[in-house]
Amino acid sequence: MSSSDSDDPGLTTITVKQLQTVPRPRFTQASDSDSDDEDQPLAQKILQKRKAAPILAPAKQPPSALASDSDSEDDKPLAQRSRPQPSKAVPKPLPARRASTTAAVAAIVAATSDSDSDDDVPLAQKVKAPPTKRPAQATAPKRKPAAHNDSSDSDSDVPLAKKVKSNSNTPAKKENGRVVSTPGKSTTTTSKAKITASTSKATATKTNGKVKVKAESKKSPGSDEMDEEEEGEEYKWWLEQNANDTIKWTTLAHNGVYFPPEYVPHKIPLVYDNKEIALHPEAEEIASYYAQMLETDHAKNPTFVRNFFKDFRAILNRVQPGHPITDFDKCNFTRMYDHFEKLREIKRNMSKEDKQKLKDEKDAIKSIYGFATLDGRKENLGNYNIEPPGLFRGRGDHPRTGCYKRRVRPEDITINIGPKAKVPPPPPGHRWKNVIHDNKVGWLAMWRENVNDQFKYVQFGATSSLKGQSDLKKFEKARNLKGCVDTIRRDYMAELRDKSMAIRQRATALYLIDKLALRAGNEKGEDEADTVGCCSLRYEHVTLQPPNILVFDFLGKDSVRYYNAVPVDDQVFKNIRIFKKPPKTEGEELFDRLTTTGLNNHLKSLMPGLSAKVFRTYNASHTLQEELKNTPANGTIQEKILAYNRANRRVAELCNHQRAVGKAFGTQMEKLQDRIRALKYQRQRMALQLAALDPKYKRKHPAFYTTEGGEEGEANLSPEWNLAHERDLTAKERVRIEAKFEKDNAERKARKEKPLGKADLQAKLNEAVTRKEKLLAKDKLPSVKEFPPLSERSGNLTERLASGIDKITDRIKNTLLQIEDKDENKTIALGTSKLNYNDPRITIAWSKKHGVPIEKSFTRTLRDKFKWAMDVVAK
DNA sequence: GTGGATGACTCAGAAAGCTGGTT
DNA sequence: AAACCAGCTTTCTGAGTCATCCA
Repeated sequence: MSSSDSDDPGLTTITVKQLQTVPRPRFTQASDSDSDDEDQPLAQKILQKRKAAPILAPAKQPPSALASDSDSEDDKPLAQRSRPQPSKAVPKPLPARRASTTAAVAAIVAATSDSDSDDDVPLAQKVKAPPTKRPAQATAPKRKPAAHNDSSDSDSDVPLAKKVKSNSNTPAKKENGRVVSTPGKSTTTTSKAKITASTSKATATKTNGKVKVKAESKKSPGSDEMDEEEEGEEYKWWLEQNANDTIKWTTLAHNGVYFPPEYVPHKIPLVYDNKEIALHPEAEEIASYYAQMLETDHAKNPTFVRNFFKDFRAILNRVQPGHPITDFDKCNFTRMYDHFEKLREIKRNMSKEDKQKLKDEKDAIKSIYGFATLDGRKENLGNYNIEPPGLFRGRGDHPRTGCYKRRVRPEDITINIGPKAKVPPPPPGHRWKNVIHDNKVGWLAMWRENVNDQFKYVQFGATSSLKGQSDLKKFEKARNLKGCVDTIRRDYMAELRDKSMAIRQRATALYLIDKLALRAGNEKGEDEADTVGCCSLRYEHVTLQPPNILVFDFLGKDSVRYYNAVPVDDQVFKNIRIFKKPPKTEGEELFDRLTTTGLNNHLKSLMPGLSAKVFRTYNASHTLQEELKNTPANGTIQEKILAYNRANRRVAELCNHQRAVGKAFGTQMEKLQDRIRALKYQRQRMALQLAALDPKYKRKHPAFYTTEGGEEGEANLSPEWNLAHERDLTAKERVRIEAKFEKDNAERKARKEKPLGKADLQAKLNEAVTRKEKLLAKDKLPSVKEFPPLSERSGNLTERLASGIDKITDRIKNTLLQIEDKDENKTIALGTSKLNYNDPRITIAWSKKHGVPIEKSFTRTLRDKFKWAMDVVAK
């Protein structure tokens, strides 16, 4: 790697505009002074140690796939062993049917009869209709709130925490310094004053940008209208200097949010104690949510069932007093399940036209609700659909999993919009909870979900300038960290021996965050799943393995297991031993003197804007960059992509990004293995044939003639398998011949010709399969001469066979590689790191350098999201 | 200055949906 | 050539992080 500068697009601290003159990374300069591999980021080192063999081996030989994996582990030092099956602690739910989908299908099925009537209405209009059309919604909502909160029946639409605030009837008031106007009035005098003040400030900074592309100047700056469609020049926000990022917008207009369709009762009874019980629609709805999940792991989770049943009963008690349902085990949901299964089936088998229609409708909805106008530019939103009701699918052993997640109504929703923009009308008969004009936040609508009282937002999408800016900021911060990480590391290494326990803990935690890319680890409540990050690690999560190995085993975010045995600095090892000293015991915090706030406050003093998560971004991006240096400069595109994916995988491993092993993984793998066997069998037959023609060949390629040649040779071929395979081939051949015969005859019939008789078919079969079949019936393989893979007529048979064998050998190699790749990817999810941690500029620069089209590494959406990076690297 | 509550945003894996190659 | 399916992409929403406010 000679061209040092171009190798380093991602992690050097520079401003965007200076990009052409990339200074040498600071940490490489530092390398002279420091001992051994001090200059390498810790995470990098550990990764190399963990996975040393495959990645760093200079040899270009194809890794001997499966052989290397399991058996050889024992002689590796502990730290190099791959993690033992990092199984998820949580059972994976099977594909679940979603309420909204099936309801939609039901609606379609129901509507098919009268659907013709409004065919001439333009789509967009049709789409707007639903809110108006919904009969149930026009009247005041009858449905009572979440059953899990028994006390909330009375005024349930107001989340408890907010009640005090929102009860006020004053036309406009300040909430936390935020301007608020009551629904109905879109602007108020107070808010106007406030907004204009901030507006002028913001426009001042923006106009400095100057580079701002035409689109902006086309319209009057204050216009909040949504009508202008500017597809022309796009807005390159990254060319502007962005002084103020606390102001998120100066004008903001949007059409509000889209509500899921109302529940359509199906009137299928619940079978309770073998008797049918007709359910009130409200009870039926929640029962249906459960029924649809019957075949998932959720439905087998006791907490889930308990929570669901409690909420189900609460609703029953209210709407259907005197019902007999008391025992979950006597409930039989299968009839409902079957019903939804049927709907799914119908949806699957929908005609192409109907599917298209559905899609068009969805697109039309998106065209209305999927975009907002931000400072005069149309930008797309992330989520504009209000979450449909259902059962809360908490992950891991979330104590509230299975609770009824209530339908969100306009009365729950706060709209945030520009003061001059038209407030989107709530569905008829409804009102928004609130309308505010807060330009310091980026959301357009907000509500609180009833199960955990959490905030939910409608926000701009990942491709928007707003998100793009903060993305760029994030990666710039990681670059900044690169500039001072050496100092920070020296600091915390020294502090590992500090007299103060608090400082010692802080340094130790920071060491782990830096080295292992752990998350910060905030405290969590009783009513959440028990998962931890660095600061919240407990006694039992780390065990000591002298002399210096720490074994981590805990559930992290999303209850994903983190298991890792790592050699650490001696002082770190000592410290952990101290932190675990009795009387401390299981259940107690390892870092009892440390909080994430404390840690982050300290980090702020080391570098502006620094927080724990920045280390994760930095180490991930840096790992990517380093691993990409293993790209074979003269390799094919395919090989380079492989190298890229491998680097990507290293990052995912570092960050412990996991995924569930697919249901079909085992069978898919077996299929691939079979494919290899079939190829090897074919190769062996050809080799035998060739040996008969050219005895020298056998001496040159002994591996093809034995079952003991390892992966290269014909290992894992057995007489039994060969026989079964040959039978399979023969049976397929027979079917093929018979099918062709039928087809030919059908054609003849169509042409009014005389069809061929049975004798013709028999003759064909005799020629191709009958003899083989007879042999196989006697457990004998057909002799090689009866397996001529190549026509004798076409040239020199010896040569043809030899080249045919070579081709098969290549295919075997490729399949082997495919297996290896698949196996390595079994539990690793690459997407998250690509989307959130890898500085896109690294990938883009790599693409350019190696002549790999960017489409190979970035999908359409990724390219959209990272437009800023593509533009910047291009220069 | 500490510690808890609040709020807004990023990050996360599962599931749905799509696509393109195979049979 | 329709049906299938595996792998990839997108959508969905739950689960984190972290700044800020306030007592």
